[in-house]
Amino acid sequence: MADGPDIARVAHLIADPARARMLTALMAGHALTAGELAAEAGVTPQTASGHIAKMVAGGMLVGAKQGRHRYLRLSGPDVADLLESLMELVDRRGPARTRPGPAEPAMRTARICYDHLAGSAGVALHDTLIARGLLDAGLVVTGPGEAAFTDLGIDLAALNRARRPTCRACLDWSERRDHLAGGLGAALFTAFEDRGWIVRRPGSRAVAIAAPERMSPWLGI
Amino acid sequence: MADGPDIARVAHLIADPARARMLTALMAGHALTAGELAAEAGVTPQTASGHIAKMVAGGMLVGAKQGRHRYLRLSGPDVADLLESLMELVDRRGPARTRPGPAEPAMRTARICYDHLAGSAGVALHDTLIARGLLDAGLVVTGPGEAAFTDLGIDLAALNRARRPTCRACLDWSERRDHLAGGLGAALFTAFEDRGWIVRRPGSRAVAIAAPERMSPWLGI
DNA sequence: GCGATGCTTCGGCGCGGACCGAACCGTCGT
DNA sequence: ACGACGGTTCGGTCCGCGCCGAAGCATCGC
Repeated sequence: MADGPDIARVAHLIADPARARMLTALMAGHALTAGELAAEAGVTPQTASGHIAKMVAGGMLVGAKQGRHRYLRLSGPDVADLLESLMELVDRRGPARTRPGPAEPAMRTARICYDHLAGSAGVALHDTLIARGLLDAGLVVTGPGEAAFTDLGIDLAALNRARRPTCRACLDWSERRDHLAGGLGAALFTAFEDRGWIVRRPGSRAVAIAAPERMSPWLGI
Repeated sequence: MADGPDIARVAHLIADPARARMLTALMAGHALTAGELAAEAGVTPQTASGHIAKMVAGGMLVGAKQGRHRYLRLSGPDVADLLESLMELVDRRGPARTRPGPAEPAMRTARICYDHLAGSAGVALHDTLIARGLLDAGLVVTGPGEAAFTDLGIDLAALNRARRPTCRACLDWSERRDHLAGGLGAALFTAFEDRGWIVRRPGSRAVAIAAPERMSPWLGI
């Protein structure tokens, strides 16, 4: 038999507080060095090194050596999805969970979820795309949508060829409503970021709207 | 700070092999007694009792006392979703994973994933619903779909009012293609089961097609 | 009432693993 | 060449927790 324990092995990798802190830090989508991960987790570099080795062996992290640094990132969107589901479940059922509330208002308005926009801005983007008819109710790209996304420099054909679904709804952690994930979600995020319309706050998953007048047609505000 | 360790707490519940076996057993959608879970996990009743207490406290399981038995089930579809994501990730990246192969052929053709149909039959259902135009490509119920589902005694309005998404694509574990989850996926499964067209194999997640001639319009075979 | 059955609590054993200090290896700067 | 710095490996300590045997409560059947 033994059909089970593999999922336990993966869960075990997330089950340690230090490793969990590293993984949530990597949810910001940036690669981090081993030392930064150690600081993020609040452990010494030796300890962090052991944790990292385990997560790489388990296929959750991939590392790239660059000079004397070693940059690490989540191995793919599926890992990020798993972590997001976990956060969602914790948020809904967590017993003594400290409500995010206004504690981190920046995280409520706009945050990055691995590689796409989340928070209330993410929900606004999702709703506006549908309201403007760029996506239909089932998150399928429409004719006008095709034109608008191509105009942003997004290669829809390439997205459709990829294994990753182009459009995926992702239930938002703070807003408890859908926002847009998937390949298109990621492509839109990088398009906005490349143009400087939104910028990441360093050392956090929060995102700032740098050019509200340019973003307004996309967020409906 | 301390933003992390909550997800570690939940992951820790899945990280133990015995608990993981219990959870996968409950993925069949049936409530099981504490003793059955102990047998499924391969541990003594006392040990199982401790595990169960932890998982109930953690909000993953809910229990209902009935006479001298205690029936336990997953606390909701979100827990099942989390477990399914975990299995998917394990399957894709798992190192020494024993391929399911023809070992359990019944599990390949039709199996239940918490409360809806999966396996190749689940994929066939998904594809046929779209091919017959009951769902569009974005998994939105069409006019003909509304009629057909209502004909099966499914209350679409109620599904749409529910918090749970009506249609959700779930990447299949064995087929690696989408099948239909969400409220409609669950409703279709119970409709087919109530009519006796499909039956669950006792003690397994496998499902048998009892009335192929009735299921054929739904599976396209 | 009685014993049988299902489940839980308690106590104690033993393994796994998280952690750090110290030492070691590579790479970058000067 | 040398030292500084990032990262890893090695040993040893210690706590957590998974496990079971035995005993304690409930509920069912007779």
